[in-house]
Amino acid sequence: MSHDATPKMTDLERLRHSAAHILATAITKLWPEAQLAAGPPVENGFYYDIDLKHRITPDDFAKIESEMKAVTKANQTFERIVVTRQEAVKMGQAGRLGAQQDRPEPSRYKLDILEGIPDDEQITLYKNGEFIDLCVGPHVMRTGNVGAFKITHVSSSYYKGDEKNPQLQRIYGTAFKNKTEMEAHFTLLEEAKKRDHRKLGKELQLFHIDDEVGQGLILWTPKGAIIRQELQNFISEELRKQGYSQVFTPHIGKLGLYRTSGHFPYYKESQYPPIVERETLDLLAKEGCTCSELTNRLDAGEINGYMLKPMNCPHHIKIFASQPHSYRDLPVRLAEFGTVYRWEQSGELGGMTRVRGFTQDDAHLFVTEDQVPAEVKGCLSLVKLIFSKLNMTDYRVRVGLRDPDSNKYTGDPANWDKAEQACREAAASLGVPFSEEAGEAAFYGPKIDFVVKDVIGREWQLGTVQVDYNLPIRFDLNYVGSDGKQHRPVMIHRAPFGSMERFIGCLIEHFAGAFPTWLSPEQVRFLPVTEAQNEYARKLHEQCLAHNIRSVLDDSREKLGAKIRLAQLEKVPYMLIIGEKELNSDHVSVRSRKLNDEGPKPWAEFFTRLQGEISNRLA
RNA sequence: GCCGGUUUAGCUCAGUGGUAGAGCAGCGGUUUUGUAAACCGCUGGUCAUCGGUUCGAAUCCGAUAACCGGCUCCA
Repeated sequence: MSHDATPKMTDLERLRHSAAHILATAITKLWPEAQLAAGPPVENGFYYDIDLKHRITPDDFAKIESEMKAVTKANQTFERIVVTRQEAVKMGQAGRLGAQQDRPEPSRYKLDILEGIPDDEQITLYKNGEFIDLCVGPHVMRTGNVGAFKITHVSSSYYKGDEKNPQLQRIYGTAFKNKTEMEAHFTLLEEAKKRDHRKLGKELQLFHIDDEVGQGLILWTPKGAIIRQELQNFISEELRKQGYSQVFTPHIGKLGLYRTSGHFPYYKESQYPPIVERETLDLLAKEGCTCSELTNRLDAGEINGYMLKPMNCPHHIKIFASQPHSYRDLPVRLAEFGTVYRWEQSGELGGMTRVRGFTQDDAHLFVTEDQVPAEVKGCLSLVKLIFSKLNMTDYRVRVGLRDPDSNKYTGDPANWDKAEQACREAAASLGVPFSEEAGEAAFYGPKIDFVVKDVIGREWQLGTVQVDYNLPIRFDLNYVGSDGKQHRPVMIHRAPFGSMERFIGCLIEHFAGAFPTWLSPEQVRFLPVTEAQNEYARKLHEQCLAHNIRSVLDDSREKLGAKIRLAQLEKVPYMLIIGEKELNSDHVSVRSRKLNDEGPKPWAEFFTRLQGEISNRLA
């Protein structure tokens, strides 16, 4: 029995998938020897993976596009052809799949894809002009239905996403019903790029990355540091309310600690190599250890040293384990803004969202088995509270479960089942949509992640809550139960922001650099109209400083328009203009970043409003 | 790490083999100014780094680094 497996697609996806075929048609006209792999629609367009000796560069785009233009102009029909497996294989061997005609080389990727199609599924080809491709569809009726398209960029990819497979060229494009819609899309992209945290971070002097310090290592400049500090204050207040205890731990720990936790050697690839003591090195030198031996022995973990900590849990566990616990003590909640270091691949680093050193707003909860559901819920509602305080509503919740086909997970399957169920129920209790995704769990337990998109549509995991039955076993953690016997606690790892770096990177884009007053590096700026008002403005400015309001006095000799422009560009929430009239009436003219000219207000009234806005952390 | 692109003043960017440019910022002066840019002048560069081709290189070639877009990875 065979059944039609045509996937569901939106109209736009269908159009873009067809555009991918038009691209493939153009490519095979220009380079008949090209071997095609796959060409699906994606979020903002489509791509086609091809294997081709000629390196496609942006210089080729115009040529490809004009060839595509010819295809849409010819208004060819997309013809769906059902074939038997034998017929398809025969065509593949003749090089006819993903091609304009028979070729000396077989269509090797198409043949491979064919093998992956289940026996009971229909095999379909799509034909436009002379171009035939193995494809489930669906497509638009005619090539002319693709009204506007553009090749946007080219990059590399691995066949089926596996590093061991051949490297292909991935040609990206976008397509729309018509030109107007495509133009609107590009305008939107331009606008989004203005909010890029890397651009704004530089313009607003929020952070700096310096080659001489190192890739992926963030230097927080004074203005960025204020935002980070304010967020830390905010979260610390919430933690105190919710019964957390603050701890501090060092940035390094002995290699053996990570052997116990299982992070070494499991994650050694993504860690900085150990810091080895001078005496150890001297000893190795006396033994005649060569550099390559040293590397091997470091890799094998035979040489002891100190690791820059890749996570905070082992340190926190040692605090928990430093004294005996009764069930009456639990939950124990240990919180720290802990800085960790991870050796990320150089090609993956970028801005503040993917870095090599970052500070997690971390905490570890040591709880009894019974407390797991309630504590997970508590953690989730904290994350939700923090997100809503910052008006970040555009996130999705992902419940990461184990991949049934993988054996990378540690621990008892029965515990996994319980933990996964607890995560599911907790996520459901949030009252926001969530998706369950197999294979997204941590190796030690399932987790619930809060995921947001950046300005160019990439997803980043921010807040996370993870249930862990594994580390308590590895570290032999215990508490005394009401029965007087030793019991194993369960650990919950959680970080509402994820990391300060990534979170603030996303926050910069979320607010487009215009932070709410409580977070703004500069909250209010006084703009005297002439020098005659400088003294009065200074008095008010100093009153603000005395009340912990971040105020600046612009007593430069610029004209008011110039002062306003500067303050506006620097995204200061409140500009207070003081001229002759204001000076004589104890008023300030308020110009807010949001509403522009709000007119004159009595100083005392505005000051109260400002204080309220800050202390209530209004967004 | 892999593929492709990029790198010129603090910032944004011109400059396709013949003596390094503009605007903004900075500094000095003049202007006392009412809701997004007053005027004049000055300073500022080993053209990412290293090597090569050439009579001559920002420009052509090679290596390295960083950045950008993907891929892979992501505790």
